[in-house]
Amino acid sequence: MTTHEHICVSIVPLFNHLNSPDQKRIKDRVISKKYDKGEVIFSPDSDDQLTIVSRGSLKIYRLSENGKERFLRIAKPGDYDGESSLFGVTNDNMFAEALEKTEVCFLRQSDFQDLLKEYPDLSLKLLTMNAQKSAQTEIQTQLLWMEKIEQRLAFYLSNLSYELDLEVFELPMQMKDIASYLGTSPETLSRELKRLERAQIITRTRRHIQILDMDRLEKIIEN
Amino acid sequence: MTTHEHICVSIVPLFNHLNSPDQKRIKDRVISKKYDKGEVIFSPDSDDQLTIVSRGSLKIYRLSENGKERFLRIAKPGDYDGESSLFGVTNDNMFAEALEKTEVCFLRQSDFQDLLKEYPDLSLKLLTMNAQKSAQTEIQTQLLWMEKIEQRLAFYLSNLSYELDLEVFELPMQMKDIASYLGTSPETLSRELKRLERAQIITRTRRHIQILDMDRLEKIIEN
DNA sequence: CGGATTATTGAGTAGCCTCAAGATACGTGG
DNA sequence: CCACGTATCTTGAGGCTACTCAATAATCCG
Repeated sequence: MTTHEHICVSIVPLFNHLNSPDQKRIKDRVISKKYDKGEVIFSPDSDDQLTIVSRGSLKIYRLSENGKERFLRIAKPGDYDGESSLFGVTNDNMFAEALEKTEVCFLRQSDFQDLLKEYPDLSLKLLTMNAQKSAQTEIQTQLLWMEKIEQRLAFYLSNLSYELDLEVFELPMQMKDIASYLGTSPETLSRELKRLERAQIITRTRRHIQILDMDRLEKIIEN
Repeated sequence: MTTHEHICVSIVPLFNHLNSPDQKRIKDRVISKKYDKGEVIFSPDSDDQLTIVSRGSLKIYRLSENGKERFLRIAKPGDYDGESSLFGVTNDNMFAEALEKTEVCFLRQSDFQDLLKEYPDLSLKLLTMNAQKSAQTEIQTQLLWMEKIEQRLAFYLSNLSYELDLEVFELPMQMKDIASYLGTSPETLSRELKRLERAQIITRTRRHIQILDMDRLEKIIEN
């Protein structure tokens, strides 16, 4: 079954700007694998390789010193990870787990290095994508700098609304994962959401959120 | 005075691997400036440009929502910043300030873009340096995930010691900056240091630190 | 040497975590 | 498709960490 490898290379922003013969050369070096929900795609023990999501989604997280799961982000089709190990940075303690049936492509470190030399444009593309990725990381770091959980939640909701360009939306993950992402406990998250509801800043039914008063929500961010 | 521009390009890891004629071409596009202690080198209002430190040092920081200064890192000769704006990521709220008499080189965004196309090796070098830089960011993010300040401090000291390969060293910045870097207040930092001293894990005289018991220090990190 | 910044120490308080128990939702198999 | 078991979410109570404010001590720097 080489068809999956084809899909992978042609789908992914990192490669899809190349012409067909060039894509073909890359396909030859790529390995495609399928995972079921809950399976671990990579861990610190895994070999260093570039991991690209072609279908489904991954949860990327770390385990903190005391063993707690620290949610980092969700990787969707086209997203990748593991490129930093190419450049001498060890993947200290990153984990990836399938959130659903997911298809992933792997590219060996050395193969990837060869490709970068062969296709200089690839470097530029990678630089661009890295910049975007670190902008994402940036947002999470900004979250952590906020000492009050109320602020973090307001920032998170405001960001979601901005990205989706909607004032009504569904939370993209479970409360416990959002809590982990915000660096807090599910209990506190639950309470803070209640507080925003009581203050008539949002309404919520399960994961369904409506922002009633964006102005006040953004005032909370500024403390 | 074009001599400074020469120094800048030949000193900096990003360019110093190029041969002389190539370096010459870059020199022509580079602008060098000197700053005194306390002067602001760039702010969110500045034009997007690559900023390279050739002499002295910069303090890179953000202002948080509530107006507090959030220390990010010190940039030493050879370090650079502002490359992400090249790739569509806006430099939302980064500031740089000279910590001493400092010399800095600027390279316009468009010029840099041209250079990257002319010298593909530059992209690879930049990818490598970016990876190192994000490893640094990584360490700070790891810090912020630790909820106890005691843990953060232990991690910070342990890291310093590891990087310097010494158990006796000088803290590289003022207490207030360390506090900001660790995401805490100077008061708490002072108290936590005292605590480590009383527990005979470290000794301290001013900025001079000696680690007495690395084992216990690292146990603190794990909570 | 003297003014200004930075560091320490103390006291009081607010926010958030933990633990525990109950309620709700999810998903799996009969 | 419904029922049951399990995981997730909510709500409450209590305790502790680290923040703020304030005052003194120590340092830096011209």
